[in-house]
Amino acid sequence: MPLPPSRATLIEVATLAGTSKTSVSRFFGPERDKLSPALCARIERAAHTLGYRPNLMARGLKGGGSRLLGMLVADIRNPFSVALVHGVEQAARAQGYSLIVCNTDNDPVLEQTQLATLAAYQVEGLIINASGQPEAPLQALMHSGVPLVLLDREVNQLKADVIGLDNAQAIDMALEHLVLQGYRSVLYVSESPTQASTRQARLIRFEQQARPRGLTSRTLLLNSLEPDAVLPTLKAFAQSAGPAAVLCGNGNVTLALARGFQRLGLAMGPVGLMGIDELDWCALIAPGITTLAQPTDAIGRAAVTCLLNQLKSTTPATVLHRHAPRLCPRGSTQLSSFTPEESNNP
Amino acid sequence: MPLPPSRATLIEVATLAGTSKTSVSRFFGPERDKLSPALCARIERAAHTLGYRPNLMARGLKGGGSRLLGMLVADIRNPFSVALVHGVEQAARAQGYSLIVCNTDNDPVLEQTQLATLAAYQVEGLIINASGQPEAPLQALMHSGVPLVLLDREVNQLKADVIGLDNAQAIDMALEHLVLQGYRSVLYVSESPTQASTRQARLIRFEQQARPRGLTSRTLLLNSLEPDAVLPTLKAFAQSAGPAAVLCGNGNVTLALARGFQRLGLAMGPVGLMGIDELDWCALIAPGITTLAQPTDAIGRAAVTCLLNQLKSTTPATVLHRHAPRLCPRGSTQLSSFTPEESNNP
DNA sequence: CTGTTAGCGCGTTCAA
DNA sequence: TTGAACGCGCTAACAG
Repeated sequence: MPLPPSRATLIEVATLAGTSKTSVSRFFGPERDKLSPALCARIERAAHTLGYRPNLMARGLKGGGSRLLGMLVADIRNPFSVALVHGVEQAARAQGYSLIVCNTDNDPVLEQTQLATLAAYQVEGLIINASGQPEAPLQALMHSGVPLVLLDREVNQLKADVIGLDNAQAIDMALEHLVLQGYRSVLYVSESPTQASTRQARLIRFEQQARPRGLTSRTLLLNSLEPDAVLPTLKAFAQSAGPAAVLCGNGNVTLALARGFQRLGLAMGPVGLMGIDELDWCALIAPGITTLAQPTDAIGRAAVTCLLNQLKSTTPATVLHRHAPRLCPRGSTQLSSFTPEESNNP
Repeated sequence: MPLPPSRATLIEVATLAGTSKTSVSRFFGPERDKLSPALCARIERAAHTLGYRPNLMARGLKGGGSRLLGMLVADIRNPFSVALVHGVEQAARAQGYSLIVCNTDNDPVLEQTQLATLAAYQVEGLIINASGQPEAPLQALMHSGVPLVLLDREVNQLKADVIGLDNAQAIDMALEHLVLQGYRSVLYVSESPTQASTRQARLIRFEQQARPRGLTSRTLLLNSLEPDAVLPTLKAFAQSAGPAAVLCGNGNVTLALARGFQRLGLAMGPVGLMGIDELDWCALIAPGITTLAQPTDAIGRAAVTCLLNQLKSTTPATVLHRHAPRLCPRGSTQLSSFTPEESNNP
């Protein structure tokens, strides 16, 4: 009988150990050292044979806190989001917190519901990767004392910490790389930037920085990731004069454009292709797709650290809010059609 | 002030509405119709202005149930697992349940911890995608009355419902496809099947069915997905006589082998490549990789249905345990190097 | 060091 | 139809 879970209660353990609830409670709390070794041993044994584990719901009810963190994710099927969840979950567990993850499938309505659910479970803190602009509910939550951190995307008017990629730096790195590789004109492709602050930030930076670096720039905003949405512009762009490259605002866009290249029979490299977000298959396609990898684990960890700082509100140990990407150069941004020995990049 | 969450209590609402806790409780429970319209209106308004939402932790404490389902995932960074989570979460939400997801990173030790955590939060049911063989803890959980469903992978000796792919059918479909395409010898590549029942089931079926279908068969078991682990065998196999194809036991293996093909400069098609699990990029690589897609949403939905049946234990509405895959034929299993007009397959 | 008492926010008797 | 009283499992005062 290895681990008969939870269903035993504090009282049962207490009676079996011939003591009171309080001592048992102390045994499982931070005051274990205030108990005599003898008592400890008795409780230890009783709890073990009963397979007792504290009921965290009941604990949360009093003052102990639920030890629960809530996380809202805009699109759980996006590998980038999953990587964030993974990082957050690891960091939370390391601090003794559990995570309840709610997906919103990029639906602002569902987002409101999920937020309410999270609040109803008395989470001690919230990590928000917003779909829409749930400013009001979040404002209310903050006002009612729930610590809160924004992940990857900001929310209008909401004064809260935002943890994520340094978008300006990412665009700068991309442009610098493309210039260095000899490209003279760049098409920036992004999903509709109205909902997501990250997309806006990248787009704006691109528009600011492309010309100063001597690049001819052009922009394509996508409402759909269907191949057909990309084809006409891509086709025209590929025929433009001079060495030209496409820069993709995120992983989804990179996927859509890789499809576009395939449909049009375009060779990567002669027409450059580069994307923000690193994906499993980027090293696999033809000469390899150059990417900017986000440090997702670090971002997730930073979010948790930041949140817990707010909770303990002591040591304002500053955490890094803007994280630098890592360049993974591959064949898709090499103008010369000379195929390199090794196009992988770990 | 749109949604000041949760922090208001039943009592505050009651006093503001000039009534008692009980009535408010009823208003939010299934007995709302036993209240006079007048009272309903008053409570409605009071609750609204206070932004009251029932505290689900407290509710779970009594008899009401926590409305929480727990889910254990072996590897949250695997797109297949994520798809399952997505399906489960949708179905759970549709039934008014929330989901707390714990990742185990394929670590049996961490798995035990996470299981204990889930139990401690008084989840009403458990959906388990096992990493190891946590037979004892699960047995104990079942014994203590927690409904439980196994997802994708079985656990030794544990008598519980298992929901997932029909592995035998999947292997059969794959072999049939390969035979039809003219391949005469097949190499089956799998990760180490010791921990995961699914891998065993597929492997065994392959070994049983390959010869009867007139195929020369060979097997490669991987302890690592590094390219080097694949290369020697793959190289030798590619030089074997007659039309030969590689069959990959899951998405990770498909990725590893696609890398292997690339490293060796092997053309897909002339040497066949096929995999279980559909991934974003399978249609993108060279002539397209043929796959067997798992109906992840249906599987997730079935798991929740099955679990909820156990909870209500009324209507033993049977759910489908073994789900059929869907074949996505592409160029990687076409012997003739003739490139098809369209190698995509939705 | 240890036990007693009093709630946490809620659902559920049971009377009224 | 409504309300008062009790208890869920636990922690936090406050005594002994």
